[in-house]
Amino acid sequence: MTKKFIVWFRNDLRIQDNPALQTAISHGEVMPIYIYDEKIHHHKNIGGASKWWLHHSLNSLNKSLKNSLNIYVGDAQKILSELINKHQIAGIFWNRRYEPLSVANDSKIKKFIREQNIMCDSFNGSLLWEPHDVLKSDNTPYKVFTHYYRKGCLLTAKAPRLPSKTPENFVIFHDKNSKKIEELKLLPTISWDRTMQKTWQIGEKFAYEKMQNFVKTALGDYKIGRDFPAQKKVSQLSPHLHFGEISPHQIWYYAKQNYLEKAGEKNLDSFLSELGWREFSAYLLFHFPNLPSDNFQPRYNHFKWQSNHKLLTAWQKGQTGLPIVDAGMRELWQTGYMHNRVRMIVGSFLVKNLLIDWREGEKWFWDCLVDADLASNSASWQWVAGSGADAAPYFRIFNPILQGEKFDPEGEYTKKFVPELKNLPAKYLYKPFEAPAEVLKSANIRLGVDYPLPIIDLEKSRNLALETFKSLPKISDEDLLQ
DNA sequence: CCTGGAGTTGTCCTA
DNA sequence: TTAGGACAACTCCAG
Repeated sequence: MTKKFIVWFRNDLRIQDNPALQTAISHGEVMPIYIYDEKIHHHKNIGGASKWWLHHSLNSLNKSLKNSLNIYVGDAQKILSELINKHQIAGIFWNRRYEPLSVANDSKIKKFIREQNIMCDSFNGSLLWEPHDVLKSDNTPYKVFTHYYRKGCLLTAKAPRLPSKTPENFVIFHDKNSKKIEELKLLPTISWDRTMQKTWQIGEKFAYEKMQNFVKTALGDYKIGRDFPAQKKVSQLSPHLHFGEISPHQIWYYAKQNYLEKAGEKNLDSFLSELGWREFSAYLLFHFPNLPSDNFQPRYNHFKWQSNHKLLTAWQKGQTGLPIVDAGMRELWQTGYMHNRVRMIVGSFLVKNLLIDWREGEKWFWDCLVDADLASNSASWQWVAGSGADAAPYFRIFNPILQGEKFDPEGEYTKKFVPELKNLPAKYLYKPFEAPAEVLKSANIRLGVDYPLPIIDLEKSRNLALETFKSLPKISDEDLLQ
């Protein structure tokens, strides 16, 4: 009788380039499982948009596994322990996670399993460089991206492993007592997901095709083009990467091998360094576990954030009266995604114009984004706020009018999500409040009725932010106490 | 231990 | 019209 080996799927919902699966196949019969545990998942419940994605991603994986993905709900250690006894499991394999609580939980489980003389091994499935492998010569972690990436990763560390071969046919064990994906109740009860449905094709196969298509049609103009939200020049691979429908290794080598060099190396390098930023975020969270909750730079603990519910709601719903901001927030709400350039604009607006705590932004994104990722989300919000590692300086405050004019000059992106402004000429698109009455009239816009007046005075709020940031103590009390 | 160069994505003012 | 400097100074990191 062949022995059974569990592959515990987590954020690696794919068959290709999956080291844990590959290992199980080489040992014997494969029992693929997914355990849904709301309590410990990613340190907090996953957001609504992520649940929606997870549902479809699990369905896709299940299909690749001949409808034999075994689903369980509850505490992982308890479930694994029951499965070991019930099905005479000879070994358990998984690909590693890097969030601090997941690391702790996984090592506890690994120890527990090995104590019963069951084989248990973990692998690297989701990072090009594992956080514990990249350190400065004094064995402490990097805090500046360029040094981390250029020196730590590219120069000093080993090159990322090559993607593994696609597994051949293998024997799968299905537990008839496992649950159905539907029983996880990940889909919304009211159907807010119609636009999302139209926007995304979920699963390993589509992720791979999207990557191929991106490299072919967009990578050659990535460095400049990625800043224009109306152009399809970003990869949009982030949700696929988060759930592990594709590995960064696959992307890294595919892009390098298939990039046509007519525009020089700069487009390729620019794209690869975005993968580098994903790595850097995971790295920071690994070494600084409080990143999601605490300011990376403690002097920001003295910042007096405004708690204004009305302003926060206007921002969340895309009703700020600043068209590029509203377009971004509505894109997020409708599609579960927002273009990177616009993420910076809305982030800067929340933190530096509304003076609202970056954690509020982090929370909202967490719930709305299909690519919500603990590391990337908290690292990026801290970056925008200026409180993070290697962050934007406090005086870098995006002007939503200029940003709109510069990066969406025709208004194609903005008008798609703010259709009430579709007849407004480009000259006033990003400042309808400055448009003459007759212009507004012929565009069919009554300000304050069809589209809101700005919820804040840009210049005044900018100056207030500059003063507030300037007044932060140079060295925090916490530092002095240490 | 000391030194010096450098640090994702901007805006505004001035000459 | 456009280009360059100020915005602040600090910390990080390599040599």
